[in-house]
Amino acid sequence: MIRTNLKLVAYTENLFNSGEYDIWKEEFGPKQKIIEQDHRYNKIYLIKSGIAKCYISDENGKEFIQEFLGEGMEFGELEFFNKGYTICSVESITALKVFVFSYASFNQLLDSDRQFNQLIMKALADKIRYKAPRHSYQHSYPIEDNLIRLKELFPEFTEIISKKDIANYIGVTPRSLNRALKELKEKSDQF
Amino acid sequence: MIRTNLKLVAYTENLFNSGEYDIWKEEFGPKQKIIEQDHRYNKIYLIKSGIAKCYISDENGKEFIQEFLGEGMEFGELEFFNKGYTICSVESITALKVFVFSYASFNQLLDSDRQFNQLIMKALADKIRYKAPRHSYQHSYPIEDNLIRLKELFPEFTEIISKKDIANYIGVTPRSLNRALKELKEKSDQF
DNA sequence: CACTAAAAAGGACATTTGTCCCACAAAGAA
DNA sequence: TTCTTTGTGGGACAAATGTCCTTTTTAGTG
Repeated sequence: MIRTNLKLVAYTENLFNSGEYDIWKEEFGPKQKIIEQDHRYNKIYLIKSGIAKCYISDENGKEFIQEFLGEGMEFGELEFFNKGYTICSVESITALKVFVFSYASFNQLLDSDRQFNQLIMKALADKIRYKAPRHSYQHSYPIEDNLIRLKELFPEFTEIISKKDIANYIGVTPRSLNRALKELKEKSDQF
Repeated sequence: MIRTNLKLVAYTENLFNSGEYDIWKEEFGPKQKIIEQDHRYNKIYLIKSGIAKCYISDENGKEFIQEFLGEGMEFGELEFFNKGYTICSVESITALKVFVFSYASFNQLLDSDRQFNQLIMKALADKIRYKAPRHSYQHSYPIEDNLIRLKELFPEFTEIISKKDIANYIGVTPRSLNRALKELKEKSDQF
C-alpha cells in the first residue's frame, strides 16, 4: 500500500554525498502540498523519509489517490520524460525529507550513469506493474474483500492514514468504507 | 482508447532494417494468445500493425482489460526490467504483425543507443500517465459518462471491439454496459 | 439452404454503493 | 474552559450495478 524503493534511495544518498551533482535536500511539514496537478516544474523529488500521497482531483473536487509514497519513491519524473504538465498533486502526510534533482542533473545522470538509468527504468516499470492488478482487483471485488487484502498487506494502515484517504485510495465514499469496516468487525467478533 | 507510439515503431523499423541487431518479425491471426499471465518469456514484442488487448484475469475467470495496444506499443518489456513473471496476458484482436527483440538485443540497445533508451523510457512514462486518470475517472463517474467520453475519444470503438471487451475495459458487466448504451441512444434520439 | 454457436439485447430481481442527513468525539484555537 | 472545526460513525432512502435467465440476432459451417 505504501510503496518504497530502498535501492534507489541508497543510490541517491551516495550521489548526493559525492557532491558532484546538482542534488539537494528539502523538508516539508505534514499536509503540505508539494506539487500541484496541471502545473509545470523543473525538479524531480525522491523521498528520503516520511509518507506522501499522490492524487488526482477532478472538477467536482473528488480526489482519487494513486499511490502512497514512502522512502525511495520519486515524483515529478513523469513530467520530465513527457515534457508536459503534472497529472497528480502530491501532498505530505507525515513530515517529509526529500532529495531534489534539477532537470539538468537528472538528465546528466540518465545519460552518463548506466546504473542510475537502470534504477529509474525499473522504478517506472514497477509503477506500472503495481497499478495494473490493483485497479483490476478494486473493480472486480466488493469493498470488503479489498479491505481484507489491505489489512493483510499493511495491517496498521488505519493508524497512519485517515479514513478519508483510505476511501479515496480504494475509490469509494467514506460512508461505504465505514459500512464495510463494520461488517468486517462484526464477522471477526463472531469468533 | 487504442494506444499507439508511432515514433517508436519508426525507430524500430530502422533498427530492424539495419540488420545489426537480433530483431525479427512475427505474425499472428486474430484471437491468438501471444503471452500468458504468470509466465516467463525472453523476448519483447512491439506491434507493427494490428490491434491487441492486454488483460489480467483472476481466479474466477474475470477479465480486466488494461489497454488496447495499437501500432508501436510494446509488451513483455516490464518483465525484462523486473525479471519477474508476466502480470498480463496479451491476445490479438485483429491480425497482428510484430517486431520481436531478444532480451540480449534489447539490453544491448538500451546500453548503447541513447535515443532508443529515451524512447523506451518515455514509453514507460506514457503508460503510467495514461493509466492514472483513466482509472480515476472510471471510479468516479457512472458508466454512461465513461461511454460518452470514449465515444468522443474514439467514435468507431463499437465497430472494432466486441461489447464484452469494452465492458471488461470499463470494468463493468456486459449487462450494465448494454443498459448504459440504451440510455445514451434514447437520449440522443430525443433530438 | 438449414443448423449451430457465439454475440448482443434485455426483463426481473437482488445487492452494493452513493447521497443526504445528523450525532458524537477528538483536536485546536480563542 | 468554551467554542469551533474536523474526523468519524451510522440511519434511511435512492440510484447504480450485478446476477440470472431468456430471447433475438448475427456469423459461421457443413
